[in-house]
Amino acid sequence: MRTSWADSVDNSASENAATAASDSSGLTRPTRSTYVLPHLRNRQPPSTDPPDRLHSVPSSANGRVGFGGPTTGLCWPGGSRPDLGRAAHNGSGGGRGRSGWSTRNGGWDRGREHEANPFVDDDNAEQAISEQENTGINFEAYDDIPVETSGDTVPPPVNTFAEIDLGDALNQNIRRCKYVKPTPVQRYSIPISLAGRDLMACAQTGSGKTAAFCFPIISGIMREQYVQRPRGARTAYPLALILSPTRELSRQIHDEAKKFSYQTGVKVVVTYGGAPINQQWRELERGVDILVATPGRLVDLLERARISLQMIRYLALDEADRMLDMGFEPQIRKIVEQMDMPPQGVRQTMLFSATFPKEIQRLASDFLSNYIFLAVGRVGSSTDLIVQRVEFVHEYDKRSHLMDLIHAQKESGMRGKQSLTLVFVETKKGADSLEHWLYVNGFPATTIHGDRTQQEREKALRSFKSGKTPILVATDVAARGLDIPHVAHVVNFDLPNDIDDYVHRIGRTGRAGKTGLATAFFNEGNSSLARPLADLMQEANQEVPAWLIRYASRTRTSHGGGGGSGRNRRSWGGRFGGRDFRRENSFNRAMDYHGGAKGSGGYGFSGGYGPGVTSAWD
DNA sequence: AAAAAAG
Repeated sequence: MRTSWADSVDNSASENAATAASDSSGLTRPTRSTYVLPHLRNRQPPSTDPPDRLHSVPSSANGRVGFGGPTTGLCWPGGSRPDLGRAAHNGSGGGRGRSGWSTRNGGWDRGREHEANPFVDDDNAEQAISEQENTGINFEAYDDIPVETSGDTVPPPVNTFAEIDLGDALNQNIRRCKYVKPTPVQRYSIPISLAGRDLMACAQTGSGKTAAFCFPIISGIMREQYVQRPRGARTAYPLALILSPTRELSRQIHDEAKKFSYQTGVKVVVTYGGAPINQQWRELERGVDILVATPGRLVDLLERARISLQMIRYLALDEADRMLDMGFEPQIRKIVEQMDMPPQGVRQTMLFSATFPKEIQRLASDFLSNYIFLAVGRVGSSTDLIVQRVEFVHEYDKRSHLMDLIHAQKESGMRGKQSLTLVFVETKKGADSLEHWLYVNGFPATTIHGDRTQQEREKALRSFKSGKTPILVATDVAARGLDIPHVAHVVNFDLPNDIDDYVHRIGRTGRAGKTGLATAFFNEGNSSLARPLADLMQEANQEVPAWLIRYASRTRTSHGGGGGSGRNRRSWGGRFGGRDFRRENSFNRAMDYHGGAKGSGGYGFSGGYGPGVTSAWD
C-alpha cells in the first residue's frame, strides 16, 4: 500500500532533519531583495549568484581531497591494464605521441592533477543537504522489475558493476558517484552496448539512463588507444556524439559524463546555443572525445567546419523520441545522414527514452543497424513512486487552486528548502504571467522557458535547485530529462496535449527511487487527454476519479477503445501488467511497441533473461 | 497550437 504524500514528505524531512535543522530559509520567505521582474531581467549584469558561489566556496577542498584520492595514488587507471590507453601518457610512460586516443591533447593532459575534480560539489554541498542523496537509487523499488528484450542474440544482463569490464578508472568513478549496483536499465543495456550492438532502450524516468550510455562510450574510447585522428588546425574530431533536445539537459549530461570520465583521459565537451560560441570553440580546440550537444549549435559548428563527425564511433540520442519528432527530425537527419558521420553499422548507435511511440520507432530504425530493443519497467514512467492526482479546475480557478496546493505543501512538513514545486504551463507567456502573479502574492518563484536568455534560464534552474526559489514555473523545456533532487511536487497547471509529455513532466519527481506527488488541473479543454490519462493512472494503480472515467468514455474516439489514434495512442503498452484490463489490448500494444517495423527481420521476442511478466509493480 | 533548437 502506498504511503501518503504527506507521509513521504514527513519522512524525507525527518531523514534530513539532522542536517537541515539549522536551515532557516523557509519556503515562505520570498527573496524579494534579489528578485527581478521578468521585463527587467535582460538588464541584469552577468553576475554570479549565490548558488554558484555555494558550490565554489571550498577552494581549499579543491584538488584531490574530496574523494580520498590520495589512497589511490598508486593505482592510476589502467596501471595494470596496458590496453586501457591513456594511462600510458601518465608520467614518463607517455611516449606514444599522437598515437594515443586524442591527437589534440596528447601532451596536454599529462598533468591530470589539473583536471578539476567534478566530485567536489557533491562532497561539500550535496552531502550537507542529505546523506541519502548520493547513495542514490532506492533499489528495492527496482526489484523484480519487468524487462523485455528483442533482437538477435541479446547479451545477458549483469548484476553488478564488477561483472563488467569497464576498466579501473571508470570503476573508481562509479565508486565516487556512490553507485553501488547498476539500475535495471544499466544491467541490461551496458552489456548490449559493450558488445557493440545498436540499441533502442525504453526505461522509466529517473532510472539511470545517462550512465547507461555513458559508461560503454567512455570504456570503449579508453580501449581505442590507437585511433588516429586527422589533424585539422581548426577542426575537432570527436569520437562520440550525444544529442539531447534542450540546452540544460545537454549541460546536465555533460556534467555527469565529466564525473564518469574523471582521470580517464577521455575529454568531454558540451556545445549548445544561447551561449558565446567562442568559448565553446576554445574548448573544442583543446581536444574532444565525447561531444554533448543540442542540434542547432552543432549544425552551426558543422557548417563552419569547426567539427567533423567523420571519426564518430558512438552516437547516442537521449530523449530519442523527442529528437525524432516533427520539430527536430530534419536537423537530426542532417547531422546523422547528411554530414560526414559514418553510417549505421559502422558507428554504434544508442537511442534512449522513457517513451517511444511506434511511429517514432519506425523513423528511428533508419539510424540503427540490427538493433536490440530493450524495455525496462513499465515503459512510460516510474509511476509507482509518484502519487498522481487529477483535479477538475476551471481555467479561472487555477491560480487560487495552485495557491491552496502550495500552502498545503508548506504545512505538510516542509521545513528546509528541500521540498521543491515544479509547475508546468503550456505557453511561455503563461509562464511569465503566472510567475509574476506568484511573486505579487508573495511566493518565491522563478520561471524557465525558451523566451528567456540562456543566462536567465540557467540562473532560474540554479535558484530552483538550491531552494532559493522553491517554486519553478516552466514550459516543456523542463519536461524532459532534468534531474532535480528534492522536487516533491509536480503541478500540471496546464495539462499537455500529449500523454507522453505528461509522463516526462511528472517524471521530474519520484527520481532515483524516491517518492513524489504529481497534481494535474483538468478541465474541458483537456478532454482529448482524458482517456490516455485515465488509462495511465489506472495502469499505475492510481486512484482515478469517477468523473475522469466518465470524461474518458465520453471522448472515446471512433477508432475504438485503444485510446484512439494519433499522438495520444498508448505508447508504453501494458505488456508487463498481469491484469485482464491490460491483456485485452496486449496484442495492439505489442504492435505499438514493435510497430511491425522489422516484421520480416526476425525481431521476435527473446525475453529469456528478465523475470517476464512477474512484477512487484502490479 | 505550442515548445524546443542558430542568430
